[in-house]
Amino acid sequence: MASISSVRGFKDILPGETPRWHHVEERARKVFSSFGVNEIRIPILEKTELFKRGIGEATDIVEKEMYTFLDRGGEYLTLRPEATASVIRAYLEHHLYAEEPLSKLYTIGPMFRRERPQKGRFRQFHQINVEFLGQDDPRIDSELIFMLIHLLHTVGLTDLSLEINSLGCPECRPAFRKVLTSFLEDKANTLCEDCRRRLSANPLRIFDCKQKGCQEAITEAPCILDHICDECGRHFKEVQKNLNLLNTSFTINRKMVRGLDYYTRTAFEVTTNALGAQNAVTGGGRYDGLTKLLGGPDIPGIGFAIGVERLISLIPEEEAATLHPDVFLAALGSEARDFCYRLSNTLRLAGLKTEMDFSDKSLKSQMKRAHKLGCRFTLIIGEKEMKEKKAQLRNMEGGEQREISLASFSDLAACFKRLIQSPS
RNA sequence: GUGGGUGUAGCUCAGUUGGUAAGAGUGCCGGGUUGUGGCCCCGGAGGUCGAGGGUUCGAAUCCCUUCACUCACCCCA
Repeated sequence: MASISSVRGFKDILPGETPRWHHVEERARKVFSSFGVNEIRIPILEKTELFKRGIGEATDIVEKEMYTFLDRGGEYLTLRPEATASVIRAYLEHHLYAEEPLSKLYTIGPMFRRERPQKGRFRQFHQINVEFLGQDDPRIDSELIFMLIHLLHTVGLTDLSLEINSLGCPECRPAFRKVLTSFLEDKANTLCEDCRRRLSANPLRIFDCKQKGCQEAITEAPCILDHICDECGRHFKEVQKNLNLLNTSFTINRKMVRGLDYYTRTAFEVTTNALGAQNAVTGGGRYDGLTKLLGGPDIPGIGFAIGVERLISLIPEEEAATLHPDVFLAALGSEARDFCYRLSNTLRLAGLKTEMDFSDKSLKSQMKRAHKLGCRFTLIIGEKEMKEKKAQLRNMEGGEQREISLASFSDLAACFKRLIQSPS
């Protein structure tokens, strides 16, 4: 029988990697609690309609990357390709906007997009999502970005660059779009095939294209920053002022546009050069029209998504500590093994990380095992020790060994706790 | 969806113009110490050379097909 492998683009997170995941998630939760951001847990499956409306019918995600299927009830369901639409859905469905003027929410979990996998891109990947809903004060934007940068520093990242831009609003973007389209139409023959298609579908996206001809066409193209309305311009200036106030350095990337339809005004991205072609660790922006689009009242919002796999691949090795057992019990003879079997599980109840070997192996091989596991102490109990109610306690770091009395289990647990806490 | 690269031991890889080369290192198990880890030495287990077909007296090696992995494009976290 051929063995079954995992689904393409779906990765196992192995025991050697989970400490890094814990590290990231724990730090994130701690930072969020300082900033008053509360966790919300949302389903992985939603009605397909939610993403079609929320993300945009014409986006690549909706057009060709969603895992969608027909449920037995005759309804189309989709494995979520992103979290924001779901969070907004929950926010509206449970009327959270009626409870507080500002809801600060985070969620951590898997997303699904059926893309071709490559470095830093998977079909199931994980995101840390944060959404601030209820207000459009530019101080909200800057605080969210400030928190994001703080979080990235906290998990150990350096050498990041923050880029921001403003994408305008429904008042000013359509006008800019016309200006841009008419400018690019003259250069259509220098654009790549994809961008010629974008010309009518979503001309802003041409800014993202890496093709030479398109890049050249874009360098002289009008910038959205020069065409946003006064209100958007003031908002963007305030965001910058506040970032400076919070000592958060940034660069303005006049060509940054984001791929999802719902973004308005502030857009931002954090990139690194250590990730290959998929260099965005995190990205986000304001989406003031989204709640209305999803059938709710008109409530402004802003959020970001961190790619956890990409983030973890950037964490320095030493940040992810591995867990070594405190003590290994090496038993010789069946009587000693029974004794150690009871003792090991008693010590564990007392909170000591304890290991032993059940097979009838030589002391030498048990010692090797203890060493391999990185145990700090080994307690050696053989037939002789059982008779004399004593045991050999060996410190695996220095190798010194002494005899201790096999008193009650609780005494032993207390003894080990003292030893473990003492500096080596 | 499109292109490039790679598939040999658990892992990292070597295999000379097709001709006793199925190999190394590492890891695993055991021994050198009848009850003591690390360093060293010795031994052992482990592979239908991704799969299928073809050429040939003979294929890990050449050809075709297929699958997987990987990188890049598209797009995004």
